[in-house]
Amino acid sequence: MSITYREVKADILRQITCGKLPPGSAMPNEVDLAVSYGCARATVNRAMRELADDGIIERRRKAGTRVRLNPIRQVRLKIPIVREEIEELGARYRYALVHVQADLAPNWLRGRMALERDDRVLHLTCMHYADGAPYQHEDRWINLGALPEAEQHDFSDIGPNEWLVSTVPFTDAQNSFHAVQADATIANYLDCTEGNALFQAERMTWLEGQTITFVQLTYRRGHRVTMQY
Amino acid sequence: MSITYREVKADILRQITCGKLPPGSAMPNEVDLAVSYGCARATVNRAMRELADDGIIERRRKAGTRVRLNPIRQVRLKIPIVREEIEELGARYRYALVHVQADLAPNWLRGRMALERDDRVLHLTCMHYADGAPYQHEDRWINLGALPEAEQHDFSDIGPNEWLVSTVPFTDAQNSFHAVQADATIANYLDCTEGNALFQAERMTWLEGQTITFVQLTYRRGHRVTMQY
DNA sequence: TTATACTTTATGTCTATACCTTTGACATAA
DNA sequence: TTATGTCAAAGGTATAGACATAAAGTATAA
Repeated sequence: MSITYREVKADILRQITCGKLPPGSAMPNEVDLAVSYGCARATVNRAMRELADDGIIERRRKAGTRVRLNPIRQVRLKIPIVREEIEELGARYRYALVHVQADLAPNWLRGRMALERDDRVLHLTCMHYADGAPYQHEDRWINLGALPEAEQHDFSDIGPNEWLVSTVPFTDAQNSFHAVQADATIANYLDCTEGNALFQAERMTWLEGQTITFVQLTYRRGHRVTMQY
Repeated sequence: MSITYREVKADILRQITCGKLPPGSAMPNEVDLAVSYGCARATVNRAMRELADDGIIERRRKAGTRVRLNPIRQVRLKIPIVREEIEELGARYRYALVHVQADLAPNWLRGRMALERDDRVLHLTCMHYADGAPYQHEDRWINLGALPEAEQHDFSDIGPNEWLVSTVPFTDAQNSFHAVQADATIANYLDCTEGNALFQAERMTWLEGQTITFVQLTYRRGHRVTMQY
């Protein structure tokens, strides 16, 4: 068996980490590398493409390939479904629908979701528990103009998140993470003290330009989002 | 010109989003797809490989390819260097070294960094400003056993983060995000009120099994980390 | 001097073919 | 019934060769 693209990739990476290919240095072109590794250019190409994808090297046609000065450090962050997140912790998941109401979108939301004055939204408030203890508070708005069937749907057994991912096949999304201070309401739901620092995720999703949903997910005290690479 | 792997990918994605290929459904095999698109199998393979990589479909040898029931939603999160982060905001960057001290690792850190009883660490405290206003507080420990040259280095002009990325390649890193309440010291540095909720990132990096550095980055009030997909 | 066109070169991608590897399914033996 | 063995299907990857495309560099024209 001949050399694999994984071996080529690993070898190049080793040369970079051990300093043989310092940051900023130009690398041989694909043809030369293929000759020196004794493999086809496509094999080298795949190895190099993945390295470029990982932010380790930088490739430009005609100019060639060089090791990035400041390698782009990037991680893949999996956006989980709460139930799966809790079950992966080995805890029992429980869901509770706190409140549902369909109404005209409030002003602040109209702006964020780019809605018209008379657009209606479904406002849902839910709680997610891990082994009986509050885990996440979900405050969600669904654009009824884009997803009218949401109004008829019964969210008392499965959460809107799970319903949405299985109903609306694929969307664009924007996520953001930040810290908030617990107000009296949230403190009550999440069983913490008013003023506690809580981790909050906000997510807005679109389907072909149309805003589908906006959600604020507030986590229990001490929650961490962890990533490896 | 014949069909590209991008077109194949886009077409398959379109069929998934429009419901023609519902979640859980099996897809034709690569050979058949190649015939129907009138292209080589390698072209279909690349399109499918990327879709699998994006978490849209699931592939298994012999069993074939199917559309994932719950598509894995994932984002790429770029871990920026503070200076670049601030300059991309269009603000002027300023760095200040607050404190440096080399000493034995405190107990709590020994545990986290997996150090021995007599290992020494370099403790650095720095501030990063955007247009003169506090932006990020950096509290960093560098393992002097792994990186003795850090002790001699002068961090008064460039921050340890930038020095590290250009000096030590690393092989593994762990990142985590969470919310903290500002204590009196941090509140002072970040010009906020004690008790305010602040966004904090923690990062630990290793080089071939050896812990290099552990850092806590505390951001100014209201900081958000945003991701698209 | 400056703008434009051309040449060259490295990467990007496709084709067609081949062999490897994994694994579901079925058959067979204990 | 249960463990084990075998086969075949599907994806995984390698190869050689070809052409496409972007862009740095050079030559040429205004």
